[in-house]
Amino acid sequence: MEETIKVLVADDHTMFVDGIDSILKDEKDIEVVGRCYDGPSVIEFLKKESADLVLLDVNLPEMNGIEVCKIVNKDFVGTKILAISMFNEESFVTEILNHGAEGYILKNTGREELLTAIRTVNDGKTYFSKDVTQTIMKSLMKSRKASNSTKGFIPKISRREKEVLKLIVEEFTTQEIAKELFISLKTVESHRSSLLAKTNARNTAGLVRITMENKLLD
Amino acid sequence: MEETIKVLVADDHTMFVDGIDSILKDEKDIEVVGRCYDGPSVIEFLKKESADLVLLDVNLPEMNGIEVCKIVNKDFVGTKILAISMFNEESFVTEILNHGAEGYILKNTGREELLTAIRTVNDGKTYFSKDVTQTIMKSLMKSRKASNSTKGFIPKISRREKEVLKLIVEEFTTQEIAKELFISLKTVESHRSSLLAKTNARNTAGLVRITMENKLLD
DNA sequence: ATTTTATTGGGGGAATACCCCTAGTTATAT
DNA sequence: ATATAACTAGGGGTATTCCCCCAATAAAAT
Repeated sequence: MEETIKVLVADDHTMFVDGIDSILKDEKDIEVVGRCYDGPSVIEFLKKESADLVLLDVNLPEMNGIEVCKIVNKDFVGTKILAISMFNEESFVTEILNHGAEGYILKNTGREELLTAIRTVNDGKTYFSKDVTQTIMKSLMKSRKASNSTKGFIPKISRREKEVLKLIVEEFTTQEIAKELFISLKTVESHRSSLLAKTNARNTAGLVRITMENKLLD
Repeated sequence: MEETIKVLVADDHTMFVDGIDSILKDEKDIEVVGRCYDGPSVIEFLKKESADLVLLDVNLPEMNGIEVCKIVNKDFVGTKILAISMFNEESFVTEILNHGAEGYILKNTGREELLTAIRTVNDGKTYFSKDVTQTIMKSLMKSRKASNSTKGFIPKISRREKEVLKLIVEEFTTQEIAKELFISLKTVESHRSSLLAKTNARNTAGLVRITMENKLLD
């Protein structure tokens, strides 16, 4: 390949974009064709001009990296995605890779590794930082464990149950909940049982803890 | 001031350091004298060479920015601190400012603002990004509200009460707690009342919620 | 030295939560 | 169309929590 790799940099941190810029400008085979500071801008840019590769921050304002990734993969087939993030977090890594990113590197990646990553992904291969590879391995191990062990998994909580649960957490008693929701005391008790069963809690204390830990009310 | 400002850059994200470097190298009055990728290195560097200003990432590995800030202020009086972070989080901002940082800027700060911040802090003044100023204001408002209103304030929970509380959150019943701690059922009930009173909760559900919200068990 | 707080424990009772069972009606999904 | 899940509700009983009252001893703070 004698042509230059056209790179679009998408990150809301100005300094960061400047840093990448200064690294890439010395490379003859790489050309930064644009800079975006939020998700929608990436899409707008690609509608007008083409790019071979998007250096995409996972955490973008307006529209996050995962959303951007989906759209780019659907509407701009020729454009590859190299995800880039501060965080070596399992959830980020797995999600964006499942949505079509070809590589994932961390922001503490050095100059040489960045260049390698860009060239590798542009060649149609995948590239992960060493740390990221480890994270991916870990998450694979976990998902096997989690599917085997019962703990951690919480069945879907219905709309009505969620209403009851919200009031429980707000210190309403069963009687008060019944009045608030215009239903029988027995019905509320019924919902409470279901909640205990679904969360695998022994009592209200556990129910509330699990609710908070798993953010069931969001 | 005709002398150059000697800047030490401390951030574990290589690209970031490169970015800052490339911005500062064009400035005649600013010279990057060192780069550090973790907390202890900053201290080591300052023991050997001097610096006028440390561009210090709040979230550093090994030893975080706040710790570094404390030490620099105590042992290297001539060296100013300009804190720099991804996050415009109240807790970070207030804490590092309370430990002697002269300025706080975000990583989405542009080239011009970075230069202004460095020169301002080097002149012995303080510098905050616009967004950071707002955050500081908000936190001041909050602290007034919190101290005025009764809600939110939780009296100190004793050692024994904390033990009981921990077991409550772990779904132990009063009987089980009594056995676990080798005390009477009545004593546990007594502790439970105190906990409800101190947290101002109506029942166990509220007690657990407040415990989690305020991280009373940490 | 004296007050306050923590820790311990009790009697008795009312309110609440939890458990077992069943069961009709209504959405929702396959 | 026909399961599947959700929402509703009851009877009856036990377990647990929460409330009032009280009080001794030990530790910590003023």
